Formats: sequence, structure tokens, C-alpha cells
Amino acid sequence: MRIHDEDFDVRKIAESGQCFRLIETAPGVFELIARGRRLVLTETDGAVAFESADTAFWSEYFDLVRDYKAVRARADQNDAFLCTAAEYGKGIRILRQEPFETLITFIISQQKNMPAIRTCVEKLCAAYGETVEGSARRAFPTPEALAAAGESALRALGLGYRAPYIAASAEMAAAGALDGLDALGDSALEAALRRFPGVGPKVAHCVMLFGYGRLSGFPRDVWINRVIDAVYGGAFDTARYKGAEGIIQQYLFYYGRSPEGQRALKKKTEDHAQ
DNA sequence: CATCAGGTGAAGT
DNA sequence: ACTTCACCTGAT
Repeated sequence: MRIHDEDFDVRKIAESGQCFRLIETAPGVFELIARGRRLVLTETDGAVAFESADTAFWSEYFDLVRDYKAVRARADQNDAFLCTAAEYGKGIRILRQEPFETLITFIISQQKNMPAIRTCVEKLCAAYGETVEGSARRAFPTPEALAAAGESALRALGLGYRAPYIAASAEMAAAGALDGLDALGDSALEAALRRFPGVGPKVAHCVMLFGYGRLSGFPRDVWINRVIDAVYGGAFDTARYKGAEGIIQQYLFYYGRSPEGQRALKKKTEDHAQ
């Protein structure tokens, strides 16, 4: 399968911080372990190619049916920062990841940078995940496997104070706490996710968005808050982008974290100081 | 070597 | 309801 679409950029997706198991193994070659499978994606001349018989599966995973161009077109033309961000982040898509994996990886993500998150997640998979055909890497562990591992073994992997959160959340998931959440409305889903230890507002929105495809999710992390403080006077009106909040968040986040975006933020802050 | 990193929960005002 | 603080450890 070969996709030539300005709204599908594997590298940007890998750098976007929503998925920690999509890794560039050689220039232009990316290996993804997702839902117990391995997929190799190669990028050449602005097109992405991958080999898989199960195109329906990956179509859902990469959210291929959604019209991202139409979302970008919704950006307020008077909002220069967002317009720049949407253009800069063009190619990002919202992946539909496994809810349990999303839950645990974003509990891990707190107070960690992206390389550190990847290291921890790979260690966790290597220790407790099933083998994956064709790859040296392992699948993300099941709730049962992590629950059986226990807090002290997780702490020994370097997870620090997150170990009890992960152990308890895995136990809850193994007991069925994630079952049937798909049927819930957005706010009920958010409330259900908040019951897992180590899950606050930020992680809950990440899981809603990246694990359940709920585009009303708008995770507020330090980068988004920096953008909102510097550019929007401390309050960003998500209501204008109803049904696409999470995509808008990704554009703001990806651009805000980039060197170009940081220069723009610095300039805004200096302008305000005058 | 010190600081920081894609937060959360508990305790304090 | 809002503010402050401790928390593990790898990356820079």
C-alpha cells in the first residue's frame, strides 16, 4: 500500500508525542509495533509505503478516512499562530491506539521527556510483552501481565513513583475496568478514565484522544499551556473547533514545541512585556 | 554535576 | 476552589 497524501507524514506522527512505539530505524524507515503487530513504513518522495494484507486494520489505526485538510481549513484566518501551526503540522494524524497501552504509556509520560518515555516503554514491553512475529521488539503487555508483575518489579524497571500507579491501573484493567468504555459518551469516558490511579486531566484527555479516537480530547500539557499563555492571553476557545479539538491541539503542540514555534512564542512574550 | 522533563495526588491555604 | 509540594529517574 502506498499513500501519497500531504496529510500523512510518518515522521511528524512519530515526533508528535502521541505514540512511543513508532521508531525510525534507518533514514526514512519506521518500525511500528501496535496491537501485537509489526508494521514497517518507508517514506520516499513525500509518500508512505507499507506492506500489509490487512489494509482495513491499518486504515482504522491511521485514521485514513478522516479529512484533515477540511479540519485545517477550519482554522480561524485571523489566528495567525494557528494557521502557521496547522501548515507546519500538516501530515499529523490521530492514531487509534490500544486503550490499555495508551493509558499506561501516558501514566509513564508524566515528568519525562520523549526519549525517556520510549526507553521506559520498550523496557516494559521487553520484560512483559508477547513476542511479535518478524521483530526483535515485543508487544505492549496485557493488563494481566502487568498486574502479575507487581509494583516492586515495575519499580525495578526504573518507573519510579509511577510504579504503584501502573500496577494498580493494570489490576483495575485486568478486572475489567476498561471494558465497555467505548459505549460511553465523552464526559462519562473521561470520568471513567480519571478513576485509574495516576490519571489526571491531562492523561485522561490523551487516552480519550489517542486511545478512543475522541476528538473532543484536548490534552493541556506544559507546551500547550505555554502556547495559550503567550499567544492567547491564557485562554484558548476550543468551542470554535467542536469535533476537531484534538487535531487542533496537535497542531498547536507540534508547532509550539518546534524551534520555529519557540521563536514565535518568545517574540510574543517579549511583545507582551512592552 | 545540576537541572529539567508532555503530571498527579495529597496537604495546605 | 485554588496553591504548593513531593515524587523516581533518564536525558541533556
